[in-house]
Amino acid sequence: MFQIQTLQPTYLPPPFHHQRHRIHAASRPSSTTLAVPLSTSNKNPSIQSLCKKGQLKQAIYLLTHEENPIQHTYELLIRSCAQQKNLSDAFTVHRHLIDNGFDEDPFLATKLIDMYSELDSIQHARKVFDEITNKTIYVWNAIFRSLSLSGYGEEVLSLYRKMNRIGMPSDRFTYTYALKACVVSESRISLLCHGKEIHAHILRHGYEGHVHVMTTLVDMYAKFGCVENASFVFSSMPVKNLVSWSAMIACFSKNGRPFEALELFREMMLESGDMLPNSVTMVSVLQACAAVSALEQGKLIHGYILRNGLDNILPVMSALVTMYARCGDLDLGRNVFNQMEKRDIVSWNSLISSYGIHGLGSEALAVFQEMVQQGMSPSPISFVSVLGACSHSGLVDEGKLIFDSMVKEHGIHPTVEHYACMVDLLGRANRLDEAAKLIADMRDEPGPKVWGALLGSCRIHCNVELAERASRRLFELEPRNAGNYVLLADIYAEAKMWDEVKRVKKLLEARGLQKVSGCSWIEVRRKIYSLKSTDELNPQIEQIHALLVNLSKEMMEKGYVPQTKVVLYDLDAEEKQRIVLGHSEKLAVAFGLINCSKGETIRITKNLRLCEDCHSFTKFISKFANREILVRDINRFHHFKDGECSCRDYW
DNA sequence: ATAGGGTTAG
Repeated sequence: MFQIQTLQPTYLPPPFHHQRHRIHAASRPSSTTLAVPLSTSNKNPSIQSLCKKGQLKQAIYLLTHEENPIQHTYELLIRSCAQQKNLSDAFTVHRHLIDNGFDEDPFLATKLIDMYSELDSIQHARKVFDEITNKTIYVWNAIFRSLSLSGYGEEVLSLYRKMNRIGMPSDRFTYTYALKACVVSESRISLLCHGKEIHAHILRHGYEGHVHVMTTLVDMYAKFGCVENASFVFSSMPVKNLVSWSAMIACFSKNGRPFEALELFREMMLESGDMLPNSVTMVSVLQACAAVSALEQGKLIHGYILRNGLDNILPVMSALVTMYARCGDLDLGRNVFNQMEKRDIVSWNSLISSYGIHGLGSEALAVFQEMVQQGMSPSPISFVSVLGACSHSGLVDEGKLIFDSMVKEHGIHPTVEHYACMVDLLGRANRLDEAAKLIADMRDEPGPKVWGALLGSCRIHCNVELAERASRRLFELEPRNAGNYVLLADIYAEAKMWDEVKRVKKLLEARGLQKVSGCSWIEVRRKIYSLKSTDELNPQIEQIHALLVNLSKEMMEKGYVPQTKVVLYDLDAEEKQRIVLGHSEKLAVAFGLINCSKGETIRITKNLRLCEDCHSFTKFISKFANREILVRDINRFHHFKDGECSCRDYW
């Protein structure tokens, strides 16, 4: 897997004109240095100044005429080669250094390792490391750093074990690099157990108070999704700084726990007045606001960003665009995008997917075209965004054209994720056979995302046969994802195959899994209220239920028919009606009607896909109560107005 | 003697 290559002969520098004796730097007679004091002091500054000016070739020319190059000269040249990204010059300097007896200089070895690493030539870095006998801790750490940056996590860990075996003590840097190595590995096996082992070493050697080491540890657990471990380490830290807090906030944000991210941010602002959040902190906080649709909180953060001059930082601005769009305010997101002085691919992708989740497929396509016209090369994520947008708006032919253009026009090979988008696009449009054929024709192994997209489409169009095929694969690939079992049970329930429903439910129980319960939430005056169908905590719950019962009665007179096929129990019609009326989204609608002022759009977010009954119920309400209602489900937005929904019943 | 580290957008 990891191979060390020797120097490529084509890159080898030509032989030197003046072959010199190999003299060890330390054993060089001092008289030699004294004999040419002028030449040394004249030439060294000039090599130095040439390096500074970026005139590497001239500097190397001077080097070949240099009588007594010193360590510092090589240091400057090495740095210059790295900056100029010039590998063949790097070889020249390296060779020269060896010929002058500096090949056992550990200081220069670390510099060489760093240089080769920056030149994307990890094999040569490794060769320097292997060949130096005097491996100081700096040399070890340098190769760890380089290997980690190139993604060779396992190689780092194997060297780390070797280092421990030979009794070379680690220092604080070793620990941070070794921890990083656990999360950068390209192989699919989890190196979490190694991370835990290093955690133990850190404690054993008394680094539990070291803020850098401990923050890296928090981040290591965060990257593995071990939120509890990360949180435990974080709270055990005697000293925390802004980076530690930011790492923990990012941990909550990235692992689907946005409320805790926001809570920790609040705590940070309260506890430590001297710590001012920076752009990195802001990005994680904005993601959390986006996840929970905390529009008002997001606006406050936006204000902070403007006041503190963070509004020229691209990651912050892209996160703002996404935050506004995901909080339901596409226009504010567009404004932020328009005001950006510079845009990178991520900014464009943010805008494209913003249009996508609002169901504005043609607009997303237009932005994509505009971006390409401006000379910006689309990234793989651009295609995920634009294909997703096509999917939500049913733009099947447009999506297929884009998919074909990936390789043909942009040289980007579709990944499993892109196939998942296409399966979703075709499947939603009830072209399930085409979707199945696309999967069959895939060169890579279709992963859970692809089969999941197919199963989701089978749910929409109630295709039992294909659903069974998809779920069989899914149960193998991700046996612990409860959502797949529920989808299959839904499909059986709709087909009234009650025995099969029972069988799937038993399977779910046998594996110790639970259906994710529906939850909806709504922001009222900067506070977020979440509602669950089983929730008796809301003080207004009786008022809410009463309102819903009345509304449904009145609406049924006007033609609303409860869609009870989503209920997974074989119950009588009335019981089923009672169950669907308790869905969390309807509770949130009622809560919004009670607590939001007239004319204000009611904005609701929920953790699952909108069920058909809630969809038709909310359409009715929007007309009946003359209210605009904006609902974000797990996939997209539904904008209800005058009895219609922006998704045109295609979701 | 010298040198090096942790959090970030779709």
